Amino acid sequence: MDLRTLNYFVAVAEELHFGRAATRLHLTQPPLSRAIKQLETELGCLLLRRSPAGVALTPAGTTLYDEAKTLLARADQVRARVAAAAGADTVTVGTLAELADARLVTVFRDRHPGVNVRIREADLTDPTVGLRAGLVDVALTRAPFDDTGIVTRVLRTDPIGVVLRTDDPLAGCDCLGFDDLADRRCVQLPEGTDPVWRAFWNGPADGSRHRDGPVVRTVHECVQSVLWNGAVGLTPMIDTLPEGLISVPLNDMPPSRLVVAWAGGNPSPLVRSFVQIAAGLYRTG
Amino acid sequence: MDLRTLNYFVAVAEELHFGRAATRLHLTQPPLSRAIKQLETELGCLLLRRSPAGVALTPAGTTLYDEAKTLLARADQVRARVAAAAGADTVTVGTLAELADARLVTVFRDRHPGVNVRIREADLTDPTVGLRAGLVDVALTRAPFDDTGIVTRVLRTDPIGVVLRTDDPLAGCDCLGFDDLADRRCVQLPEGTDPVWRAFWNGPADGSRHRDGPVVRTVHECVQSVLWNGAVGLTPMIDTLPEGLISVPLNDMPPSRLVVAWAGGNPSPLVRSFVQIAAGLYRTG
DNA sequence: TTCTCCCGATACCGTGCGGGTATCGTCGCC
DNA sequence: GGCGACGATACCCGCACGGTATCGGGAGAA
Repeated sequence: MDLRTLNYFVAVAEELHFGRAATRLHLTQPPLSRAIKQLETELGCLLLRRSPAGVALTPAGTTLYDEAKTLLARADQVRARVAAAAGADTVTVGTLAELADARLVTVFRDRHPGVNVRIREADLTDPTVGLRAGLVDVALTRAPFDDTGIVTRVLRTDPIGVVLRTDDPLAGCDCLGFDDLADRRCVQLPEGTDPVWRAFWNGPADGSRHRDGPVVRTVHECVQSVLWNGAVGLTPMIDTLPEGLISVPLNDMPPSRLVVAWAGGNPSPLVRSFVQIAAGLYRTG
Repeated sequence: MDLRTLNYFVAVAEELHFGRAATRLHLTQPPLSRAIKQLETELGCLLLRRSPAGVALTPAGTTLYDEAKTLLARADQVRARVAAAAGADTVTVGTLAELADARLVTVFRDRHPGVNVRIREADLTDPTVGLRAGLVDVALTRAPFDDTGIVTRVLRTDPIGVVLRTDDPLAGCDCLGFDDLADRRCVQLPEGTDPVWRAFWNGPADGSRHRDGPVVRTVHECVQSVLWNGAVGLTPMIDTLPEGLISVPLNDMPPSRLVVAWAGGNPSPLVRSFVQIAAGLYRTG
C-alpha cells in the first residue's frame, strides 16, 4: 500500500474508468489494472466492481477513496513542513541562453516550494555559466569543456550543423564535411575562453586551411555574423533559426552533449534533486 | 517519499545508527544508506548529520521524524478501516496435518486483523483437504494429485524417502532404489482416494513384484504400520520421525512438491493474499 | 443472429530499482 | 601506527513496474 498506488486508486475511483484514469496518470491501462488488482490482493478485499456497464466502488472502495485522499494530502503536508524546517534555501542555476528550459525550473519549484531559485544566463564565452567562478550551484550547459573539478551528467546528445544563409551555395546540400568549408570564414570565440570549448566550437577554423572569421560572444552575435558577413557558424541541429538562415548537418564533428554540471565534491541535496529532475525530464523527450 | 522509505528513516532516526537500524528492518546497511540519501535528495535537504562521533538529526530530520511517525500511523488506520468496511470475512484454510504452519497463519492474521481464519486439517485420504468438496477456500498440501479445476503454486520441492525401522537391514544404506524394496510390504492408501495421489504414494507397491501392505489413512497410522508390521512407507525427507524409525532417500521417485492450491476461476482477494504471503514465506527458507 | 466496437484482462518484454556481497575511507582508540 | 568500527561506494542480480500487442466478453446496430 504505497502512496503511488493509492494515487492510482484515487484516479480510478474518480474517473470510474481505467482508460481515462490511466491517461490522467500518464501511463497506460494494463499497468494500472494490475496495480489496482495488487492493491485489492494486499488489502484482502474487492475495491471495485467491474461490470460491462462500467466500474463501481464497493463499500471498501468508497472507504479507501476517502481515506486515501486525506492520507495523500497529509503526505504533501509532510513534504512542505520538512522543507519549512530546513529553511528556505537558495539555488542558483546557470544556463546557456539557448538552453533556458522553463519546464525544468517549473518542476523543480513545484517539488521544492520553499526554495528560492535564481537563474543566471550567460553567453558563449563561459561554458560553465559561472560554475567555476562559484557564481552558480548547478549549470545546464553543453559539453565538451574543461571539466576538471566539475561533474557532468549527459542529458542528450545533439549532432552539430553548419549555419548558412539560405542563399549560400552550400545551403542545398543534405550534409557537409570540413572540406566543404575550406576557405570559408568561420565565426570564432574570443581568446581566453575555455580552451576545450573553444577548440570544439571553432571546429574547422582550427584546421590549417581555414581563414579566421569574426569573433563572437553570444549566439545572437554568431547568427548576425552569418547573416551580415557570409561567415559560417556551428550550432547544435536542434536550434530554431531566424528567417534567412538554414542549418545543414556537419559530418566530421562529434555531437555536442547537453549536460547538467555541478562542482565536484559533496553536492547539496538540492543540487542532487535538480540533477535528478533534469535527468528524468530528458530521459524520454 | 513512499511509506517504506519513511519507515526506514524512522528506524534510523530512532537508532541513530545505520547498522542497528538495518538489522531492525531486516536488511543490510548499504541499501539503507542509499535509501536515506535518496530521500534527502528528493526532499532537497539534509536529514541526518553524519559525523565520526555518530549520527544526529538535523532540524529537518527532526520534523520529518515526527511527521513520518504520524503518517505511518495514519496509513495503518487506513488499512484497518478499509478492512472494517469490507466486513469481517472468513477464510477456511485446509492443510495436511504434517504441514500445519503456524508462521503462515500468523502473518496472514497479522495483515488482515478483521478476518476470521478457520483451519481444517485432514488425513492422507484427501490431498485437496476439502478444496474439491468446497469445504475450504485454499489448501496447503502436496502435489501431485488430480488438479483438474484446481490451481496450484509450488512453494518447495522435497525428495522422497523410505521410512524404516532402525533395526531394518536396509536402515544403514545411504540411499535406496525401487529394487531394494522388492518383496517388501508397502503401506497403501485406501481405494477411492485421488488416483494420481494414490499412484504416487503407493509408489513401489504399484510395481509388479511388490506385495501390498497395510492400508493406512493418516501419517500416524503409516508410521505405526512401519513400526508394528515391518512394512515400509514413503515420506518427504523433511519429516521428523519418532524414535526407532529412520528415513532413507529413495532414488527412483520424483520429488514431492509442497504447494498452495485453490479452486480455479476467480479467487477472492483474500485467497490471493494468502497465496502471495505463502509464496513470500517459502521463497527463501 | 451476427458483426463490430469498447474496455478491462492477460501475455510478454525490457529497463530500473531495491535488495544483496565485497571492499574502501576515515576517524577514534589502544 | 596498527586496528576496529562504521558509513560510503562498487558491483551484481532478481523482481517489479513500466511498455506494446493481443485476448475476451458484453452491448448495440444492421
